[in-house]
Amino acid sequence: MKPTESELEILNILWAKGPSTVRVVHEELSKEKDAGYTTTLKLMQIMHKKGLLNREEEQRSHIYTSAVDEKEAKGALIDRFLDAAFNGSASELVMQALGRNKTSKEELDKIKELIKKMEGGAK
Amino acid sequence: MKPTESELEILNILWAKGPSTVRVVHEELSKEKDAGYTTTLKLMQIMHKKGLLNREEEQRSHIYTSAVDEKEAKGALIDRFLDAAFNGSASELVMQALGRNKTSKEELDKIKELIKKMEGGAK
DNA sequence: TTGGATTTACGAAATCAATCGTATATCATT
DNA sequence: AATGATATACGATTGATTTCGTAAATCCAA
Repeated sequence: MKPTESELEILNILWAKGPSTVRVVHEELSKEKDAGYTTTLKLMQIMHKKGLLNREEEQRSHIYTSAVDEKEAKGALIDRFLDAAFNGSASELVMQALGRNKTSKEELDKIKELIKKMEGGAK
Repeated sequence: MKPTESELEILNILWAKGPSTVRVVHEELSKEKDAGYTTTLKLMQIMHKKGLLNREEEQRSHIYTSAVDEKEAKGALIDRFLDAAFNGSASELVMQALGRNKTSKEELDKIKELIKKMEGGAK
C-alpha cells in the first residue's frame, strides 16, 4: 500500500468528508490544484481498482469511500518517510519537525502529556 | 528541490561520507538494494545536472558532493510531507511518530529538553 | 419527449523515474 | 606497446503516474 501524492490528497478528502461522489472530491481538490474533472475521476477509478477505495454503484453518481484506515495508512507513511529521510530515527524527525515549525503551547502540552504517558508505561 | 526516493538515498550517503566517487556510493548503496553500477552513475549524473550534486572532474574518477544542505533539505522534506499527509500540523505528525515507534528514554529526554527550550523562548 | 447537463468508461498522450547495454576514454601492469 | 580493468557518456527501454479527450449512458427540465 503505497499511495502516490495525488492519491493521498484524495484519501485525505475522503477521510475528512466521509463517503463522497467524484464531483464532491473534485470540487474540494480544485481549491488546491486545478485539473479536469475526468482526471479526478480517472484517479479514483484507478484507486478503486488498486483497492484503495470502495465504491457503491447503486446510484448514477457512484459513492466512494476510503478502503484503508487513516491511522494505519499514515503510520505506514511515517515509517517509509522515516526510513527514507531519517534512517528510521523517530526522535530525529520529531526534533527537526518541532524545531522547525512554530508549534503552539497547547500542542506542546499535548506532546508533553504523551511523553509522560510513555515514560509511565515504560517504568 | 524535490529529490526522489532514490536520489535521497544517494544524498544520505554523501551527507554521511562526504565527497565520494560513484564507486564508493554504489558500494554503499549495494548493501541495501541491488542495481547495476551504471544505474548509480546515471542517477548521480542526473542529480548533477539538476543541481543536487557538485562534482570535481579533475580526476578520472569524478568526486561528487551534495550541493544541498542536509538540514535545509530535510526541513523541506518535512514540510512537504507535513502538507501532504498531516495538513501541515507538526504536532499531529509528532504525536503519531512518537506513539508509533518505541523511542528510547534518552531520546525522549532530548525531546523534553527541546520543548523546555522552546517554551522558555516563547515566554 | 427532446435537448442539455452530468456521469462513467476508456484509450491515449505526456511526463518522469529507474534501469541497463554499449561505446568510448583512461589508467595501470606487464 | 598491448591487454584488461575501470570510468564516463549516452541512448533506449520499461513501468508508473498524471492528464485529458471523446464516446456512451443516464438524468432532468422545458
